[in-house]
Amino acid sequence: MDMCESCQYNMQVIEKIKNEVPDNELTTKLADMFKVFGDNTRIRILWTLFDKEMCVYDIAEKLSMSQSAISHQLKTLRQARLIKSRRDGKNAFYSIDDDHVKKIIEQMVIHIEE
Amino acid sequence: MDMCESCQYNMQVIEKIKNEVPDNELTTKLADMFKVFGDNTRIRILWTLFDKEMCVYDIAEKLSMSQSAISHQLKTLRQARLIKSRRDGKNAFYSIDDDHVKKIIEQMVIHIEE
DNA sequence: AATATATATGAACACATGAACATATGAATG
DNA sequence: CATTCATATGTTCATGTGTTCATATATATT
Repeated sequence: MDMCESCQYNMQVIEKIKNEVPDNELTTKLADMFKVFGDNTRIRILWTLFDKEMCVYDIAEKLSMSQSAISHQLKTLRQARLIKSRRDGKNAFYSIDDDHVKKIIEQMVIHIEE
Repeated sequence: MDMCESCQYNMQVIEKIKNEVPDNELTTKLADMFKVFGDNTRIRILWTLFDKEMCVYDIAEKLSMSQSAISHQLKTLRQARLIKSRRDGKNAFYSIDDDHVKKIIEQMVIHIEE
């Protein structure tokens, strides 16, 4: 059976996932990255940014939260390199920085909904 | 282009992920599930169980941690339905309860390693 | 029944985390 | 350069989390 590009990637990773528990360095990185996704506000911000870039104020309004709370979470997401920002005059526009973000959330949605 | 089964799943989910931020119920469930993966010990336990079931004592020894710490984390993983347990005499054997667990971690490994 | 072994659980503690609030920074505009 | 608007940041506080320690439960063995 032919595999699409995405699944060929998976096969490479499955090789890595065999048998031995990897060193703490990788598992810690993994856990830390999962932690970034492990917050309702951050998930909602990422979802908001799936289809378009947005400025801080608009994200805050859309999610009915304070500008400060959103800004703090944007910082966390940016440090994890999940989103990137660009200044345009007074505004800072944020957008998804990584193609995998959607896939990661997708995979979890699939898990949840079964 | 033909898509494999896994990617057809993804397409269904992408439909869901369009435009609107979903209600808090789904995003909260998502965040809570990510939280379960967001701990180094739990990631290492899951990894340990990828290829075979194991009893509590052996997991603890393999990860060089106390039986109590492992048992507590096993409870968390079991409550999230990521693993299941079976008793055999004095031992409790744990194993992965969900096909998605590996895929979810795979996807994150892919993200980390790029 | 008494004991040994494997696992589970409850309480306590240290630490991490997220939001609110106040304030600072940066950019545009008068 | 003072003001305004948008965003960022530092601090504080309440809450959540993971481990340890002590103890309880469960099963097997004698």
